[in-house]
Amino acid sequence: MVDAARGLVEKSGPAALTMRALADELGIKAPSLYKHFPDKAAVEVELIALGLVETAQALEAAEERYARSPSGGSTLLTALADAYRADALTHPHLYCLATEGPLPRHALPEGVEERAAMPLLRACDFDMDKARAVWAFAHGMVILEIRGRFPEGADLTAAWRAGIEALER
Amino acid sequence: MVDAARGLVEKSGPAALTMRALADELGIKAPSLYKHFPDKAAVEVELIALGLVETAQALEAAEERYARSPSGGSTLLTALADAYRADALTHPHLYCLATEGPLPRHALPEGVEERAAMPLLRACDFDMDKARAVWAFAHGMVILEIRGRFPEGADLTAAWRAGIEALER
DNA sequence: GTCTATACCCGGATAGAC
DNA sequence: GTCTATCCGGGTATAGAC
Repeated sequence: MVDAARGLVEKSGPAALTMRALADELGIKAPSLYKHFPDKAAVEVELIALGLVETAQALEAAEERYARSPSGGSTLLTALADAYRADALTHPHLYCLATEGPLPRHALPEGVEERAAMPLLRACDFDMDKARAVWAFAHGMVILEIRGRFPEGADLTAAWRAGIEALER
Repeated sequence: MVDAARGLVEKSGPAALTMRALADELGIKAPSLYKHFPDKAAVEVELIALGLVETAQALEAAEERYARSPSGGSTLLTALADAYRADALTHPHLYCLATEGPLPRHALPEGVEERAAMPLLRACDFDMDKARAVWAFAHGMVILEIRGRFPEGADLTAAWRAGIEALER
């Protein structure tokens, strides 16, 4: 059920997530959905949570990979940045749904937000200012890329490198 | 006319900009608007252009102020960052309208996009990677702040400082 | 849990008179 | 350039039968 909603969002963007469309996807009628969710917001909350968890998993995996083999020349922060970018770009619409708009913090499963933040905090030795700066940079890069804001043919990989290298110190 | 639209957006967000609401604001009926604009998208384009120009002006002003008195201890990039943040936060909804969603580049007045980018490019000596990294950082900080994504009571000024100082080198 | 039927609201946009 | 009258589509959500 949430899977279908996720599919809709990923395929056609957050705006395509309507109760009718979701019902169609499931082969049922829209009113039936209200036996499973109180309202549409509840569906969105599920998706936002899902997006956060996936981000967390992507970062945790990168962390672990790096711990096993602190790969040549690269740094942990770079590994996290690469993972963040790759994850976001594999489902840009879900990323937008989960990161744009204010967080429904009270409705989210306990600890998801923190879990998604932990890998970066660890990589920054809990220097909060640094962590927030890196986070803002990464989110900015991703969102500007997704929205097609950078000029045609800009070398974004180089920009990522420049940013992370600078912020690393 | 565009002023009224801007007022609507700033007061209640981009979603509040409807042809009916805009007409109300002007004391006319909705259909009359179509004598002035072909459709709603045209109104939005005007607002996006307006937002970009204002950003450009804010940055240019900061640039000039700095040129006149290269203020004690601070740097040009810091001055631009401060101006960017202040400008965005004085009309957050307009900022979102202008920076979220893909740019209607073809419909925009010639050169606006470039003009908004120039101060930063100059400050970065046209090191494009650096400029893009700074841009992403600044946009990320602003949008995360507007959306209430940072934890309650986070010291964002410190995060700005940390980011800009690092990216400056 | 599913259906049909429907209420309700709101949006963009057009036709045609004045 | 403004109006009235409308069309049309789309959304969320509820009532009540099966």
